Amino acid sequence: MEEELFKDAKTILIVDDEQPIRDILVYNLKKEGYNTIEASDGATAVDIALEKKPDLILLDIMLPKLDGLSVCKRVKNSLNVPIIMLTAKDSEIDKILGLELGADDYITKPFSVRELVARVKANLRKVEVVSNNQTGDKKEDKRKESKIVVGELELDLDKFEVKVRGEVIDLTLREFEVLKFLASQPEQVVTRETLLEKVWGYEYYGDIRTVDVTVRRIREKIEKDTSAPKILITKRGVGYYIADK
Amino acid sequence: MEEELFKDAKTILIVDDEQPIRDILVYNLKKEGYNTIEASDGATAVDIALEKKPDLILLDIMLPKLDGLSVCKRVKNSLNVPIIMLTAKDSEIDKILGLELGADDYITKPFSVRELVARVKANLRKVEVVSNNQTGDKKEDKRKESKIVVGELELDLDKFEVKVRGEVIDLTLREFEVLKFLASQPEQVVTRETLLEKVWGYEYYGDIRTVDVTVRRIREKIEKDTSAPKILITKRGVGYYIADK
DNA sequence: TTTTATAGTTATATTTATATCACAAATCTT
DNA sequence: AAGATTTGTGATATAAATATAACTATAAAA
Repeated sequence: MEEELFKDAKTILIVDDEQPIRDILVYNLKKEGYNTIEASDGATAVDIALEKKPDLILLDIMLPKLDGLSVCKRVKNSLNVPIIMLTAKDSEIDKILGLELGADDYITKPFSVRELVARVKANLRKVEVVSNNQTGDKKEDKRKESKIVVGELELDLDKFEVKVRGEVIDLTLREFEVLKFLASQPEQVVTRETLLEKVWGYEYYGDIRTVDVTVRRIREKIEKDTSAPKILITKRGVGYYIADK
Repeated sequence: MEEELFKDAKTILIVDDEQPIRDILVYNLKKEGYNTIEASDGATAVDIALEKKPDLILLDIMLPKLDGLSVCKRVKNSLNVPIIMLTAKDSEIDKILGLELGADDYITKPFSVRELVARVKANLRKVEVVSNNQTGDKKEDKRKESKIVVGELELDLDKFEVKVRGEVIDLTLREFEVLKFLASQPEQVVTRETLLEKVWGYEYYGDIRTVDVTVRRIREKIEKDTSAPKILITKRGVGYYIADK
């Protein structure tokens, strides 16, 4: 890989388990004049990062061996390198922001190459600026709403806990995420496709009926009468929504 | 989500010399609501692409007359259309990326149909994102008009809900779409043919009187006196329209 | 390891929407 | 007014969408 490292070019470490994605990133970043190194799993990524000390890291969250969040934490622990997280699901964004990982930026898939390159440049620039003026960059307020209350529903996003009519209900993670997505925009009808993309992730190629089944399981837990749902409602021909009252 | 508002379907050009493969692709993409055109050799593919300007191209590498790589290059030269390369061998991947073809994505055979469809969607979406950002990278500019108000009618496009004189009316999806189409251009008389094309879809071969029946069912729900409609009016010999009042 | 929980898939049942048709009513033409 | 044309209406068969149940694979826990 050492064959054509440009002299002054910045080096970017690309971490993703999917070869096509890596290829596209490599191709486009090279075209922009950057050097690239690749890793396809989390453990390797940490090793390479510590050894090669890249100028920036593009880091997918879903990784074999060691997930992106852990990689981020470990690397940030010993290196001061900008990290841009790549994520396919909305629910992962919360993790990036919620846990204090120190990730500098994130970008959701599918991303346009143009946008990604722009972010890379911006983050590299930030480093230069910071190293020039040591004024501790003001931390952005990443406090997010930690509770959602809609009608008889009450979601505690920190505790991953749901209450219906005051009573604690035990949902699985997947069920919780679906309910959360719907409850965060009550009365808004959401298609199965949107749910698949936002909750399961755009890289998920599963059956769309999976959504129905998950909805049914949620209903069994939160509705009094499953055959006449009052909270999680079907909009026939479109999708599902949470009733406001 | 926006997947099939008024069915202005995207067109996909499928280029492969093997008929069975084309058939499978056509069948599945049609099922997803896309239009398809086919080409079985490279030279034809270029011609068709330039003439029909498809929204996306699925392009096999191994082709008679003109190979996929050359097709890609030529098309990209004059059109800004996403191209997904289909390849049977890993070794071909290098070619796709190595040459400056500008292919957007590739997928190796044998591929799952689900995955391919998902890739198609993702790549089409990417285009939309980019063309939205073309302006000035406005954040949530996609806030579309979510309400239509005409006279006593009130359509909430997010909730798929209709109110008449303040009261919520329960419409089926088909009824809602007809009403929405009419209400989005009040006082404008719309022919049955136009409604069939825009709401039912241009590929619909059904009876034109179907429109009448749907209109009638809408009237039953929104008009005080069905025999003297005040909202959804018939223009005899032409079609229907929504009175502005 | 065995056991248990979770999630995805598939097949079938059930519910709901809607296209079509036949005829009635209204409107237009001459 | 008679006939022709267009639109309205009710019934019904069919198609489509959704719910449900059962099964399977996989991951997590014990």
